[in-house]
Amino acid sequence: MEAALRAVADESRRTMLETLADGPASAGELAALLPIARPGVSRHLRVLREAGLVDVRLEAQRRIYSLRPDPLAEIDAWLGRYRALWEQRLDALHTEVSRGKRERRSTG
Amino acid sequence: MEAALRAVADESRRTMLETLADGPASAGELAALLPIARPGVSRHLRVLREAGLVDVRLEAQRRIYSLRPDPLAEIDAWLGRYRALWEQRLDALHTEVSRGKRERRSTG
DNA sequence: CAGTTACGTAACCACCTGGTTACCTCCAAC
DNA sequence: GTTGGAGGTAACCAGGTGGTTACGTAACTG
Repeated sequence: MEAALRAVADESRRTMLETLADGPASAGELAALLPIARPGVSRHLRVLREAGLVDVRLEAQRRIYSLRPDPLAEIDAWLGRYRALWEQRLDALHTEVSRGKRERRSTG
Repeated sequence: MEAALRAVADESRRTMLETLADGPASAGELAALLPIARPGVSRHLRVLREAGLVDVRLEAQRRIYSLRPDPLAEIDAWLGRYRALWEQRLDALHTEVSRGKRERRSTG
């Protein structure tokens, strides 16, 4: 999870993940989103790969990247230890509207 | 949120936060948890302060730190964009389990 | 007032990061 | 087999990070 946290701490990489959340994309498509040169993009993608946040598959000479949310789920689980701390504060504002419309399987 | 993500990407700082989740603690108490010297701890605390993750109050010559979960809630909100991606996977897993997993397949 | 405790800051150093340009391989098209 | 497009790697560099030792400062203690 350490690697995933470091990975998503970078805004360029978060931009990539956000795009990949809408579906797979090639390295070139991801590069087009960013104001940096291709080798920089390549290295960002490597960081995401090594953090387990993306999967690659080859399609002719293109690399198609897709999101792998598992490490994000780990971060979410880590946040779980603190969730009560801000939820009790939110509860003061609006009782139940915020987050848990789907029931929590960890609690139920 | 960027600052908070960078802050929690460090294991020492996560250890501090974990301790503070149980209640306020002095800088010295937090330093005792870590294998590094006090000035290093001081700087970690500064990072946490600047990320808005902790509050300080003075008590005689002690600095009492307490957790401020708001930036963690921001991270949680950011994760919300991706939550469905792993929850649907968990849903599938649950379905398969409740169906009685007649087939064994890789869980990773 | 001098001494101790608690904790921060300053200066320094090694390593990591994130950008660049130059170069390489791989695949498709001709 | 040569060309061109896609994309990764190598080498390099500036700036950030995280540790250290040395020092400064505020508050309690004698």
